[in-house]
Amino acid sequence: MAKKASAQLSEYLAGQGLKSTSQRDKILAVFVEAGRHLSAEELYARIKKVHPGIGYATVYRTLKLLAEAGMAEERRFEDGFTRYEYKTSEGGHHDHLICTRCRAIVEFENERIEALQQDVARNNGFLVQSHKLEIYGLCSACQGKKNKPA
Amino acid sequence: MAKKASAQLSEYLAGQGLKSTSQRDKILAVFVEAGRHLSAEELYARIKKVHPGIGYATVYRTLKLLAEAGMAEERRFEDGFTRYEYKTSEGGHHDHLICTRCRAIVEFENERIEALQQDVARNNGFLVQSHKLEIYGLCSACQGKKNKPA
DNA sequence: TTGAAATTGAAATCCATTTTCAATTTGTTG
DNA sequence: CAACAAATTGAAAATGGATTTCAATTTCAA
Ligand SMILES: [Mn+2]
Ligand SMILES: [Mn+2]
Ligand SMILES: [Zn+2]
Ligand SMILES: [Zn+2]
Repeated sequence: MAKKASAQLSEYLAGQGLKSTSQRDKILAVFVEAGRHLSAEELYARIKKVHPGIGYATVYRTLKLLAEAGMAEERRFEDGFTRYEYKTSEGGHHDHLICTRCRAIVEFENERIEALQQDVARNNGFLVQSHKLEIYGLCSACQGKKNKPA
Repeated sequence: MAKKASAQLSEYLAGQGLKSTSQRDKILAVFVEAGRHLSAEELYARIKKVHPGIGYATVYRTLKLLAEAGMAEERRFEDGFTRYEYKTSEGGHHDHLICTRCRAIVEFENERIEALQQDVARNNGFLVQSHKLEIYGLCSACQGKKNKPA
């Protein structure tokens, strides 16, 4: 899978007249490995453990590049950080449930909601390009716990 | 209506041991008058035409204060600015359709979508606190027009 | 092998928003 | 009304995530 990802990136780069670099390969590998919804900051922390030479700016740049290449999706939740998630060719669209206490993120798909959104848009003369649905609340683990102490 | 708003603010301030000031009154009046979804920047521009003495920071501070008082709602769309909308006692919850070309914002309510969100949350053990649904696309006016030129 | 073009890391810069701080204003107390 | 502690203000400085600059390095087509 990481094999495939790096091949996909190389292909994109070649097609755009851009260059393959070891930094890009390494960042992509760590990113794919790390799991979803990472901020640049978080990814950088992981990167530098394995590849201390790689710079901060390069992590930012590569994440944007991956988004342009269609290999990552940019997400801005309400915590002030831009997060990225790796996008496989299959793994389709989904929305998010976010715990306001422990920050847990649960993904979901609901075709009925999607359909109703289309209806709403059509009724207002809009042509849908994208949408964002985030449900904030308390996950089951957090519902029982005391208030503030994270 | 603006009468009522300023009374509501005074009441909130008194209750919190905070002070009524002419700046707060004036900012509120312009805010209520101006319409929905204003950024601090936009509101400041309007304010200074009428009340040149009022400072930038005070506009920011007052907007946050109004949000705390429950008289304004903070919205973060995808344009990098925090926007505020005046919240009347009746005017209930709604979501937004946003034109990616002309930035027009249309409000809508859809109880079926709301209900389905509750279902999704329940199925995942979440207790809903709030949510955010934004549909991005082209408004009818913008669908016919050429690509980029805003 | 060569060299133009792309990329890199570090530091500087951007930019919306927040904070600092001294001066002013408010509202309460006597 | 006077006095004063506490809150507020405007201007400027600071913050913080993200982007840009720039000289040095690397890539890759010729
Ligand atoms: Mn996700
Ligand atoms: Mn609205
Ligand atoms: Zn939780
Ligand atoms: Zn439009």
